[in-house]
Amino acid sequence: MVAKRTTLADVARAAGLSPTSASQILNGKPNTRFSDDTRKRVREAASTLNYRPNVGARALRTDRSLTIGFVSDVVATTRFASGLIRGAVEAAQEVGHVVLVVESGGDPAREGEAVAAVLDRQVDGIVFATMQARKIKAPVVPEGTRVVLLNAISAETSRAVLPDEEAGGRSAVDLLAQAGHRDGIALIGRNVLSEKFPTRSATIARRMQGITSRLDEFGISLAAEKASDEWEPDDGYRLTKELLAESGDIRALICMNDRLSFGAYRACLERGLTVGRDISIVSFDDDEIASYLRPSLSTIALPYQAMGRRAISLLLGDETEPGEYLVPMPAIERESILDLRTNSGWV
Amino acid sequence: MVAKRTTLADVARAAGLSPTSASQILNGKPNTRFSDDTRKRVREAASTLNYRPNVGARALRTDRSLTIGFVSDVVATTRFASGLIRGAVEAAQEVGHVVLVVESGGDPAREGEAVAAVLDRQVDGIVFATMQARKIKAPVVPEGTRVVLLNAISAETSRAVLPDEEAGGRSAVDLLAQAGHRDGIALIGRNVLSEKFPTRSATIARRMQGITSRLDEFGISLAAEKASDEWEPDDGYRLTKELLAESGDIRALICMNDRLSFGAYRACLERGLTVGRDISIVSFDDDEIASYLRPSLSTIALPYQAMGRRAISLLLGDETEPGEYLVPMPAIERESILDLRTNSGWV
DNA sequence: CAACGATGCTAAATGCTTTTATCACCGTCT
DNA sequence: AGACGGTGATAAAAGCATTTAGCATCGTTG
Repeated sequence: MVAKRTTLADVARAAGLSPTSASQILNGKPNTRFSDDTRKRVREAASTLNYRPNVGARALRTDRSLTIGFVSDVVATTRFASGLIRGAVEAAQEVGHVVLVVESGGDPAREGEAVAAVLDRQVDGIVFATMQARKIKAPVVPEGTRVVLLNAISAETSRAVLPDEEAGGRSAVDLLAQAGHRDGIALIGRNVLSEKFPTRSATIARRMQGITSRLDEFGISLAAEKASDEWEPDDGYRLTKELLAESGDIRALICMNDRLSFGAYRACLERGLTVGRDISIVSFDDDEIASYLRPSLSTIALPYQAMGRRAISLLLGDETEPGEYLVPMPAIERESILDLRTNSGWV
Repeated sequence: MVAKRTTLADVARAAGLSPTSASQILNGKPNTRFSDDTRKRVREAASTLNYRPNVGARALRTDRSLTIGFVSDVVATTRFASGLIRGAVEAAQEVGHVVLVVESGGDPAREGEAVAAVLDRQVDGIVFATMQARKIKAPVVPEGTRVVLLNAISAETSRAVLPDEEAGGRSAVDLLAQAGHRDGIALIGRNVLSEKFPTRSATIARRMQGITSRLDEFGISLAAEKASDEWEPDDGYRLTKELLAESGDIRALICMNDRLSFGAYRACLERGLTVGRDISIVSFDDDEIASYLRPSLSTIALPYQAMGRRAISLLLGDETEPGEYLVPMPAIERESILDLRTNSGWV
């Protein structure tokens, strides 16, 4: 025989009261008058019986389910962007909420289905996340539904959480400049397509913008630039290899992401160049591999977890201003940058 | 003015019927008698009004919420094991369910809270996942709650989904044997602690067992063995470096995971050994880095996604036999193994 | 023609909680 | 004595869907 869950009625009975009273007391309803003794009795009954309200029943009445829908396109559960979910789950739990995770596979039909599925469960709000920060058509939801875009932007007015890529781009340059780099700086992975089309990436253009404007401020001009629309390790290898063959005195590389850097390490090595001593590398993302490489890779992190948290605080908080909410990209200083002034590089 | 959701009553009204009838028709209740015309009218009304049942209200009556609780210890949302969630979410959605993701941080108190939180939402069952396949004290849940352990085992009788590590261990050896390796095989990362204590790892001993028994069957004895309780890249580097310095003719490495392999690559390189030509490496996990390495790493994959799927099919299906449900570990053949018979290695 | 069995449908209860409106009682004031 | 205000509580409805038990109506059968 399965023990049934304690209900509010059980508590009321145990305390010799009506469910109404029990409800009002447990919820701390203002403007009610109960004797201290009564209040105490109810609370004690609730605690001994281990009462927990049925969230579904409550939601039926109050329209608040303490539940948030997290709907992502392809792969927010992918290792790349799983920090988004992680941050959201953590932040939600801290304020007594719970997260319903749904994936649409990027397919608009399934997206509609996903949205409906969470709405059916009376969620208090929906976070729409994409893995590649992209411009999306915000899914249609009933008027009045709270929505936050995570790692995505849309044409419709709404709130969107994004990494502060422009500042991140500037930070990357700062890391190099701080270490005394002024000449012989090359850029690996300039991405013309993505810079043009926000449906591919909402952020790459800004990263680029941050880099170039900061370089300008320092009066630095790039010694070389290698373009690529793909950013896999092999691309980094190929581009860096070409670069080192063509250009004379390259002292530092700005790689557009860590996977490119991974390939760049190999190309440098083959050429007899030790990263962190003969050549500096700064990069973006703080991917898993960044800490595995030797020397470990200095990189501007994509703050996925913080972004996930921010999306929740935005969804549940009272900042209702539509627009972009930027999350800083921390500079992770490791060992891949040679300090030209002290000349203390990697050993 | 916010448009209210369509309710069953709305549908009934539109079809000129009672909610009772509408419910029975839409749910295809057997042993009811309605005219074809009536059925049609209800279905049409439901579809034009875009009716979707309120899952909470329904759960109140039926105790089925089409929702599954996924509670994990520290980090099932971590990139390492995020495949577990991904598989679960996918499989759940395919059968019309949705997944509630909660984390306990490994703290027993928070674990209780996490379980309660999903129970409050009347989930149809709970998946308990851990990142490191470990032996755990299965959390207490009310009798009658369906539970599946994912990547974990416990003393209590219940169902547990695990990777088939023993077969995986055998596969690793097979990959080497197939390529003609018989001598000069070394093992990197033997883990004495974890083999002894299932609270640290439920699976490492089995992986080891698979490796040794298969080696035995081939009559192969290990040329060397390096132990370590940590399996990070630096450990792989250090162990391999030592190994190569000490032992004479090492032709193949079995690394206990891909991060060790990563370090091993570096050690080989430094020693002037080209992986896939001068020395073979086989490994475990199929981590992100396995495909980035050059030559790419042949490895026995941890089938996280398939395991997540399996947990759901177990939770919702009717295999109620307690015990372990093993998921095969696919051998991912890449380029890190030299075929001694054709001598066609990596170029 | 009365009884009966199909046929087609519905009222009301149920699940659990919150909310609104109201009630009984007591003491005090005029 | 009657009105009044305060105190401490509750009945009933509402929120949405499902389930149980039963009600009309109609054609058939003996």
